[in-house]
Amino acid sequence: MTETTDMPAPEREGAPLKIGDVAKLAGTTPRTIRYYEEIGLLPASGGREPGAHRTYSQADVDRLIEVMRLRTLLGVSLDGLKELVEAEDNREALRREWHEGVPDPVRRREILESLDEHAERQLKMVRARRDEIAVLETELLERRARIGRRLRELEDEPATA
Amino acid sequence: MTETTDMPAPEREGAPLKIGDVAKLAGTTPRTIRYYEEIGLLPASGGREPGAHRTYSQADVDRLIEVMRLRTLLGVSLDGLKELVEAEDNREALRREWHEGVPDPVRRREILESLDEHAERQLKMVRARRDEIAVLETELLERRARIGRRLRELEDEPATA
DNA sequence: TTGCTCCTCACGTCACGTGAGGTGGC
DNA sequence: TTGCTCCTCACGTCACGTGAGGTGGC
Repeated sequence: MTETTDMPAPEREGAPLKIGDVAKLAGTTPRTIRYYEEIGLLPASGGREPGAHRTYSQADVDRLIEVMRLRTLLGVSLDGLKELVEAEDNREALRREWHEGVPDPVRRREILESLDEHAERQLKMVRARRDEIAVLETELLERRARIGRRLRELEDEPATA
Repeated sequence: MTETTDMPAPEREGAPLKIGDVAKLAGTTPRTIRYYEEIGLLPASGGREPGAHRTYSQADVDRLIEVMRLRTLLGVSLDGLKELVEAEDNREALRREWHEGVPDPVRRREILESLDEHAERQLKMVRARRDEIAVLETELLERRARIGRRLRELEDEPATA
């Protein structure tokens, strides 16, 4: 009864994923993934024969999830997302360069500062949203407080005048 | 130099607003307002001759702003918005009934409890969003903290080995 | 009278949804 | 071989944008 190794390939580590797997993991549809590829938001999985199946890695899934999360939480358009994706590409390139080991300390500092600016930009957008949400929450809480006071006033009224 | 009474009518209190005024006040376009009316999201300004101008009140503007805010901040579809709008209609009816003065204390309590439930439902949605945003913010803060540590490590390294 | 905004079609667009008809890998 | 998912058109839809051509109130 213990799960052995004969599970569908994509569930194992490192195996290439098909578009349906990616869609399920990212909570979207194959059509959306194809559309994102069509408009250049996602890279066309390289060197694909016409008609052949698209293949993806777990890293592709992570990127897609991240991009979709930014989209829904920050409410940006797909045009805006393209910029975010370019920034993410740039970020990954910097991270890769960093992990390959850069000897020059000047360059090391440059990489870190670029990464920091990227995080700061995203943080600003997130905080703007956070503040808008907070205002709405405060309004709703005040509304409930007023209603609560009214209810308590009712309690204190004589049952019938 | 003091502003007198000869300003455009809509700027004064209580004057009926035209669709362009409403659009400007709500930060949207006339087309959107017409579309919302078309699909029943906004009421057709009552008893309008075919071809005549639509007129709106400040209350209409407030409602539109509220609805659009919920839409963008909670990311609901227009179908979802219809439900929200119905709930808002219900809420306004209850508030009107309340302010007209209901003598029956049982009914008074019912009204307050309905209003409270309405606010609670909206609060739940708002908090779900708030939490998602908060997770994203935390991730970005941690990312910046890691980068900051790396930068400080760089400071402590010998300038050249 | 001149501008401006308004009106109603109606076609365009963005971000996908949804079959139609066919091929390809466990 | 049978299913299942995959593929590519291609048309449909939702939420508006954008003229086209015309009427109406300060």
